[in-house]
Amino acid sequence: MPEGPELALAGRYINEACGGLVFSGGAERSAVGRGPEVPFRSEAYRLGAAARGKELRLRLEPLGAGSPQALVFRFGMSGGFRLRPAASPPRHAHLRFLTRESPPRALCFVDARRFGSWRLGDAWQPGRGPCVLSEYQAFRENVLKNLDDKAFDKPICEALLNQKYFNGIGNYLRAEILYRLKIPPFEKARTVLEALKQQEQERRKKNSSLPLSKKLKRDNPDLLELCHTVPMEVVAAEKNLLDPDHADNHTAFKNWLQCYGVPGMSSLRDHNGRTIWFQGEPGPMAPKGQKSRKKHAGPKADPDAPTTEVTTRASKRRSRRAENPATSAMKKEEEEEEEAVPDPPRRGRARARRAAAAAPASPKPEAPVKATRRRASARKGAGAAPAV
DNA sequence: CGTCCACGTCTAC
DNA sequence: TAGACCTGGACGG
Repeated sequence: MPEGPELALAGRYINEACGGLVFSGGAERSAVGRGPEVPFRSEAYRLGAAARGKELRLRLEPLGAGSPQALVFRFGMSGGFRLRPAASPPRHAHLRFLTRESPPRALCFVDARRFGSWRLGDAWQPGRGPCVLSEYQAFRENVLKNLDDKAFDKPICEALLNQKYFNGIGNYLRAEILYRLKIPPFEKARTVLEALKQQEQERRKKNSSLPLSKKLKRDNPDLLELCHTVPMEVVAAEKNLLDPDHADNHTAFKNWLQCYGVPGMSSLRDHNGRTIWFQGEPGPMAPKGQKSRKKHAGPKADPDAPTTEVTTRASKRRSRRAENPATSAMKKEEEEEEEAVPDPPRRGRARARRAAAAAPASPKPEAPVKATRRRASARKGAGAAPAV
């Protein structure tokens, strides 16, 4: 679950779970990890982490002599850290740091899809802006001082994924943030942000003549504030357990979502092919010729008797939550498909069909399948060794 | 069994 | 503005 909050939580997890541990040896890399070998070795060292947006920096600090080493990770779609017994590491562990404990444990960078990576050194990726979580003021100023950037010519929902300005915002956060203000996702970014800037200036004037007690309360948070507070909510909601993949966190997270993937909400593909979830009007810059779909309550989540007819209208998980009283959330139903325009320019449909994918059945999922190694047998499947 | 979908970047017609 | 890069879970036949 890697957007800003998950990176922040990973950093906290590492510091809390590993802060008191002593590590030893080198960093063991899997054959297929998307990152370089780590030129570091120490009989006794500590680990410390810090997150910034969608990056996480790990520092390896020798207790005795030796130079420290820093690494900067990106999680891609599926990356994360786990502290596990070294003898039974998770599948897809691509980098491991071993503790000096008697049965040793390993802090593992785990990443099933391998879109994540790491680099040597402590430099953040140039071009990524300040973190929406940990550098709120700098983040806000960076946006408001650069509204002439063509990045803000785009719809607000697309601008929100631009890590030069919104480092840490990802696909679920953009939906949740826009939903809180009911901003149409395809409203032009600059329009939204100029208005916000204007309000800010008016507010400043007034505030200067107000008692301090009135200044402090932000009762109508603007979009940029929500870019900070909404991800902070996720950090708070998932703070439980020192185990990133325990079920409670997942449940808390699903419960927390108000819009992203929630039954009754609408969705569209944006101009980059990413799904944006929203409620209400899509806004003026919405892609043409696309049907905005509404999510029905899924067949799962329906613990009814086998015989019953469907009727599973009501949204499941968000059963309670007295949200959106005003708007007619989901009224008649039936009017699902909700088209927008005919669709003569019916192109772009293609969802990238995997053509390649040689190796119909590679014996070792983790092995560098590389060349056209076709085997007609060897059904590997699960249970494989983690291949580190 | 198969198809579609996924919390993110990258680079190449 | 399409793919490419990957694995795996959900769901359908």
